[in-house]
Amino acid sequence: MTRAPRRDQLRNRQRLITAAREAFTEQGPDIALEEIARRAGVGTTTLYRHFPEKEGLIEAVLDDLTAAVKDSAARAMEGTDPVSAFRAVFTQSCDMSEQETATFAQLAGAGHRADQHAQRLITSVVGPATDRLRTAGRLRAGITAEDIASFVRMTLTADSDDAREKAIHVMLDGLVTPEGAAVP
Amino acid sequence: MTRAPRRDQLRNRQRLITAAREAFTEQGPDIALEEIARRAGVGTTTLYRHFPEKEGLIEAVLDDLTAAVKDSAARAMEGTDPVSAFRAVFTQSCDMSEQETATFAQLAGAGHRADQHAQRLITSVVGPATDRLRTAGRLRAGITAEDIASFVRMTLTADSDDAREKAIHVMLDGLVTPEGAAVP
DNA sequence: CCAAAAACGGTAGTGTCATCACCGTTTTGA
DNA sequence: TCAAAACGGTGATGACACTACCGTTTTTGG
Repeated sequence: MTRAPRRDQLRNRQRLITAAREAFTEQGPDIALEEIARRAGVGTTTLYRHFPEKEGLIEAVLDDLTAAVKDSAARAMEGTDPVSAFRAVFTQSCDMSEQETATFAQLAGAGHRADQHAQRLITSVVGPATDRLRTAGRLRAGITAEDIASFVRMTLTADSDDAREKAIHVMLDGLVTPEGAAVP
Repeated sequence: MTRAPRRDQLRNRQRLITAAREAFTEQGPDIALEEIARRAGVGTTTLYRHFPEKEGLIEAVLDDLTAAVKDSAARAMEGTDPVSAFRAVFTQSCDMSEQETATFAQLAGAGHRADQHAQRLITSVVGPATDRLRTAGRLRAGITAEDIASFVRMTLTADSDDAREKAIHVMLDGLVTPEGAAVP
């Protein structure tokens, strides 16, 4: 029988994630953990108790950044045809708010573990829409949900919003096959 | 009137770049500079004399990695139609040998300066083929050489060769317009 | 309300790394 | 040959991630 987690623990964890998210956004992933603890108003010891490795904190921030997109993706799935749903989910996944995109890309590139974690997160976001598009016979042959996730992550590394926008259009055009095409 | 650069200087510089390239490939960009100097058979002081900042060494390795691709791209431009030339250059740029790709991607993500440098390098590789494709009226509207470079760099961050391969095909399909299409 | 459990937070320390500062020694171009 | 230019070893500095203690505060279950 394990006790319920203490409130201050939960509160501090959330404060740390929020502070880290802001800190990463402003200064990039190389910001010192001590600074993050200060911003969160907790001691460094507490930070390390919650996240024994920096990578863990990065993953938590990645989760946090993804949560909003995940919700809007789920909403975009309701009551629309597979093609529109897919286009919406794909676009929204690539187009988190400007700063979030940069933060996500920076963090996703900050170590193998974070990288794979980001991949899993995005896959969970775009997976359903992708499967539905495939079932409808409108997905380009040989493309998996993991591929789509990989594509989304690629667009996040674009060096400008402009380039990302264009990449999204190019990829969408290549991914959604015209109605009535052959399905292997 | 400046003297000609000394031979040992040039030799050591090349040794450092080669050693760094190998070291980065094996261990990633976080490898210690001392280790790179050891591999190159020079003192750390010499390393710092040539590259006062690690970022500078990374840029030099990036140059080194790009050189080969640049040559083969130039060769691919000769005596072919614009469409084939573009496809070849684009594919080759994305498809440096497996390890090189990983190294390039890692280094390109290792700091703003290196990032921008990589962008410039790739632009110089794909620029001519892109311009030629546009002149032939077969490039998707609104796409610049910088966009293409950005796309290439995106594909380098794919998490698998498989995903990269697919991304290349998807993008090529979206970038090269069918013969006789309208050109804005 | 009241302990015991669980968290907290400050301080000091370790190991790694980039980068600098000297400085005597070797190499090289003119 | 010889001075300029490079070299390379050594020690120092400052960040930073991460650890180890340990006394103090908060919280929870009874």
